[in-house]
Amino acid sequence: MKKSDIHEVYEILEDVYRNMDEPSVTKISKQTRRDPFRVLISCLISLRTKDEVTLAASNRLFAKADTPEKMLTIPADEIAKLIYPAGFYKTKSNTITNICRILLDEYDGKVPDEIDELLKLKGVGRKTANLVVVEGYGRDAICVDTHVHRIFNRLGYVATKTPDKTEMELRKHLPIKYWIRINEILVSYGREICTPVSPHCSYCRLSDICDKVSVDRRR
DNA sequence: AAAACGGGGGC
DNA sequence: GCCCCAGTTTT
Repeated sequence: MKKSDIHEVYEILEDVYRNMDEPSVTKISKQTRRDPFRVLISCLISLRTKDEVTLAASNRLFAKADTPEKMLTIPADEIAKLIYPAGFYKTKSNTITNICRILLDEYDGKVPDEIDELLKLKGVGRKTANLVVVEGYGRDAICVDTHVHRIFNRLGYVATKTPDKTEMELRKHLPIKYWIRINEILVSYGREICTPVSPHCSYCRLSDICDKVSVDRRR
């Protein structure tokens, strides 16, 4: 896939997304969108965890506390119990507590809206920082999670294994007006069509320009 | 028993 | 940039 094809690829994805009954991303993030704190915390929980499990764990936690102040009233080990099935509950609950402490002490209880500030928080990397900005604040950012990266990797748009490289390329070649939607579109596409294992290439509209079309295409 | 799940951090 | 790491659920 040539870099210049990015616009065409976007249009196809946009069209597919428009015709989905209920894009999975809306199910996942319905209450979370535009709430920077929820975006941040559920992202921390999502580490090495399936989306459905992350959603359930996040909701259990948010029912008890949906602000940094409230979160700090819950002992870390109780947070750990609430998010238990997500795995790494010990590490994650400590990370959550630590970050809430910093938010309260240094950021007036608010989640920063700048990538650079978010990255200063231990446990927050590029994916989380970008997601907070784009989902939490509705601002221009490109969030490259495994779904987004996997799709562009298969297309041949990027060769490296690192999502950071994908983000750089998208920032360079994808017009800014598309940045906000590219993540939600590709997350849905990645969950439903370009799945991690046995992707549904037979009805993927990108298969003609994809480097890694699997046998599913001929079924 | 082995694979799948997704991201941060250290080098 | 590449490699390592963590625990639970599903197959």
